[in-house]
Amino acid sequence: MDVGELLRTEGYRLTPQRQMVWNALRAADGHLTAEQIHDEVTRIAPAINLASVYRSLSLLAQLGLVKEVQLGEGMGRWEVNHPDDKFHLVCRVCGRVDHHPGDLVERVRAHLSGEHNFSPEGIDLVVHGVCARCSPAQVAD
Amino acid sequence: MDVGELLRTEGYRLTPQRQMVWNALRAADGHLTAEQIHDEVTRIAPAINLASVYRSLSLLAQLGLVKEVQLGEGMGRWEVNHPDDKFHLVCRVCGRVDHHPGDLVERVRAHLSGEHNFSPEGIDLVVHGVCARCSPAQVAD
DNA sequence: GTATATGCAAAGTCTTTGCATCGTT
DNA sequence: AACGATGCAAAGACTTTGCATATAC
Repeated sequence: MDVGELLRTEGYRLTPQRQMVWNALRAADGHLTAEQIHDEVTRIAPAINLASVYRSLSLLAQLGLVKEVQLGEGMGRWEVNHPDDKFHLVCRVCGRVDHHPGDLVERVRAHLSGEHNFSPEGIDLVVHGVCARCSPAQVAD
Repeated sequence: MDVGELLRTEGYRLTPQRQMVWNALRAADGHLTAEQIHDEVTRIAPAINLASVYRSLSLLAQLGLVKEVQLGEGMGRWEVNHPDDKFHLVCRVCGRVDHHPGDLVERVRAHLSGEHNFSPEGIDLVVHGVCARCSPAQVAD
């Protein structure tokens, strides 16, 4: 995927800021707050303004390249918009966020369009709980 | 459910403000922003402070009576915490939010605890799309 | 060269908090 | 009387916006 080309096709410009926000998100494989993206980018390049990070994220979202996920109270995170809907497992103990690759989201989609006359466009499934490595049964490993 | 009794059991007091926040949420059957709850309460009673609404909601949430759901960007809503997990259908067109009563959430839970060593504690499933009454196929009703 | 994007700072929105006062037990 | 809760206003966190300058094309 060439971001620059896509941007230009839509009449936008490829700036270093946009490139770096995009790169940071891809490198991290998701789950970053706007602030974390800003830190990550600034760690590499001289300086980039937080406002520009927000603007870049909005634009990339509008182009369908990234999306924001609400993992809970004050947990707005940004990630690369993978075509195959995954869902999120948020561990209450270690705070880790994992993508779950199953077909659950697909099944939800099928269930809804089939029976209920609701046309699903976006499905957000967030599960809070305790992950395997933080679960008591696993402590003795 | 007697809120007053539960509050007192836990060492808190039943104040008119708390009572009215609780009543407003029950009457609306959910999906209210803090501001909407405030408006609703103030419409009936002389005056209640927004800060008190937030404090009441936090307390009720702590007691497990209500919970906050993130329906998307800037859409934090409060609702009565029903024991049976429902999920939310948010219509992009009319903005209506419906509870979906199916067993999908239960199935997600079973799926996760069975196969994946992740102990789910809370499952938030939010579906954005177009509801039956806003769907093109239904316009000719 | 020109229109777009950035940086900076200010404003906006939503939520929380400190503190004096009020009300319940 | 004592402790907790409220109201008010100020502060906080996060995000957006106006405007002058810089830059991609």
